[in-house]
Amino acid sequence: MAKTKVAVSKECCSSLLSAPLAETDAIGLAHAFAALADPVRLRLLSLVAQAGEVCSCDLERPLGKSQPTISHHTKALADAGLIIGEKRGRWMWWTIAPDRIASLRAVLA
Amino acid sequence: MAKTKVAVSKECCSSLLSAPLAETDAIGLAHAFAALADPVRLRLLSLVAQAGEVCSCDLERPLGKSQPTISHHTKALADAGLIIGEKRGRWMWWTIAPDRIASLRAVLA
DNA sequence: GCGATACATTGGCGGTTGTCGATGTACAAT
DNA sequence: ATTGTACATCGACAACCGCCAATGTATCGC
Repeated sequence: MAKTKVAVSKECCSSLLSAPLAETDAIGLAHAFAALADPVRLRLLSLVAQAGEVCSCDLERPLGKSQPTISHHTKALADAGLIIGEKRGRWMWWTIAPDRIASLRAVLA
Repeated sequence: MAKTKVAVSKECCSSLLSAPLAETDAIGLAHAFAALADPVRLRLLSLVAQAGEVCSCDLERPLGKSQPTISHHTKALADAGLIIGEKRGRWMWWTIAPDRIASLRAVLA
């Protein structure tokens, strides 16, 4: 606990390469990139982006992982602000967070 | 071992969001993002980018880490292809690999 | 109510990672 | 040759991560 929400804070600095990076910002950015540092989460992100909107039950099959593992990865991506979840009935629907991804992309500018 | 060079292979797919991601590519990309998933390495990358060229000895002080730890992180970034090292005399000089960083940025497009 | 479904959480297991002290290697100056 | 410097490697430790079985929680249909 007490760690899951750190990465969601707004990234202050537009680019790594054009300005010195403060320790605090580095920690937040590291958490965000850590969310991308797993092949299952990258493919999950790709699947969600392709479909526009996907429920968790439709992720187990193509990713070849158990239901708790899928839940673990969706939570990691959601905590990092990369996907957004909305519960409708029994299903959890996931969409990508394009502005968040764009801000990460800007860091590599 | 036998893992350090995996991430250096050329990334095939331009964007995560516009095409389905194959497992093999996901593994390579995950390694690359893992190199960015550490606050010390992000600040190290920022320092190298700012200075254009830095030797390892000038990294210990601003990063506040021991010499073996700096060496560990420079190796991680170099293995991921994000920085390039050149030994001149006793010093190891580091520069960023802009095209490699650009290819990572393109994945988030 | 009851059972079934979709998802979250817990607990535990191996594997990985960040860190530093100690040690090794390469180079340069004297 | 000897000494000092810059960096790499090794060994060990604590912390973290991905994974799954088991269990818990919420929702729907009957």
